[in-house]
Amino acid sequence: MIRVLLADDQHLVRGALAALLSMEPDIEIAAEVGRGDEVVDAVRDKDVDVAVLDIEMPGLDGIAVTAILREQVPSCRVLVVTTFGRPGYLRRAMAAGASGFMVKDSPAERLADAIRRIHSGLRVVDPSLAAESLAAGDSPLTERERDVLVAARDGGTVADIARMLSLSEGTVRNYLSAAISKTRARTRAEAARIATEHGWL
Amino acid sequence: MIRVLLADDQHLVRGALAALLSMEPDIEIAAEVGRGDEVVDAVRDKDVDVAVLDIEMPGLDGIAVTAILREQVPSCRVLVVTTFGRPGYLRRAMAAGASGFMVKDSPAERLADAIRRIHSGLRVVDPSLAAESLAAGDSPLTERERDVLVAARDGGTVADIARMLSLSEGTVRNYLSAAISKTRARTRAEAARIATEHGWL
DNA sequence: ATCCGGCGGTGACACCTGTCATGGTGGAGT
DNA sequence: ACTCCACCATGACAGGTGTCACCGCCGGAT
Repeated sequence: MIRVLLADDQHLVRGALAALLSMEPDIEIAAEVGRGDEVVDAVRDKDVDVAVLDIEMPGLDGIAVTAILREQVPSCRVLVVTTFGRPGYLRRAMAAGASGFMVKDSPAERLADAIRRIHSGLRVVDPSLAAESLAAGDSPLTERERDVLVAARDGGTVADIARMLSLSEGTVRNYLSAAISKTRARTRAEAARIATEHGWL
Repeated sequence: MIRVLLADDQHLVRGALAALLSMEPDIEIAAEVGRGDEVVDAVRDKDVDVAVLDIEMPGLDGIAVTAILREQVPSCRVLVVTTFGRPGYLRRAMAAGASGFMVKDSPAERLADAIRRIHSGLRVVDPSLAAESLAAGDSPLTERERDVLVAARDGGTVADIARMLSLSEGTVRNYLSAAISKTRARTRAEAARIATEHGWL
């Protein structure tokens, strides 16, 4: 029996995935959690073989959880399942040590299959997404440029961002300018949108 | 047997919900679709009792589908199940004729129950969300203000928006100013964010 | 008949933004 | 040591943005 943990903040989706997987004879739901920071303890307590993690979660995001899990419980393999097929997500998930990456609009039958492959030591990656990830390339943004874009995402003014990051307004404008240029956008809002869509934030 | 249709653009989630519901003895999955514009035909063909609709879907959004369904197949009741608990979504869904409204992080056990209640003619609404919906009030935006905010969402300049809507730049600035004022924001980006969070777009 | 509100527009003004030049610091690599 | 680059900052400038006053048109309500 493959012992699986499900981590997804949407209770209904989590329960539905549990129902889907419980129909497989060789898979057993060992644990279900709704927050990223509950995963590691649950994996240890329940002796989990494969952890199925969403990325968008309260507490800790799935990628951070993956990194911690690889370090502290290396026997447990990780499958990241996410709503958004952002190229950067795939890259970061694999870099953090995930064994597989799926988007939520892939066929339902494939989930159990992916879990079996991962459990047997293989890697599972959505092929079309892998191609897109290679084409899109890595994030061109520096850490600070990323910070500024994140702070700009919810629509504050330069002064707000400067206060938020304890920077001078001129510096913020410079970082924004650099980020706009690197994303080939024309406004900060467009830059934030493009960076988000690429999974760079 | 209650004949149910599932409409959700995420294949994996749709399949998982089907698995969840197929465990209920009195519920039968009559159809599954991944696009809004496939719902009405499927409901007619498969003689569906209750349609479970996501809001965010390609083709037609769930609220528009609800309205069409009420008009063309009044015997079929509608349960809207969505990721985002936007107050405006609830209001618009109910106005369009939905019998129920659930967010995807409510407990999984409640879904089958909601379907049964709806099938027996009752209405099902998340209580906490209903309160929030009343508190938030209806959208204060006029149709044009809404259009301009939608066009402004992806970060274009005033000139872009004006071109997109065939308006003068001055007019666009006036609508933006009105929208910013009504949403109590300070920039167009903030206004777009606030309006989106309220489900006004 | 009158009023009201949404729609579309013009023009002006203060202010914010995006860009560029320029400068300094400190860490990483050769 | 030297180069390179990320980081932080200042100042200046053109152009974009948000606000306001004011205009007309139209359709619906009183």
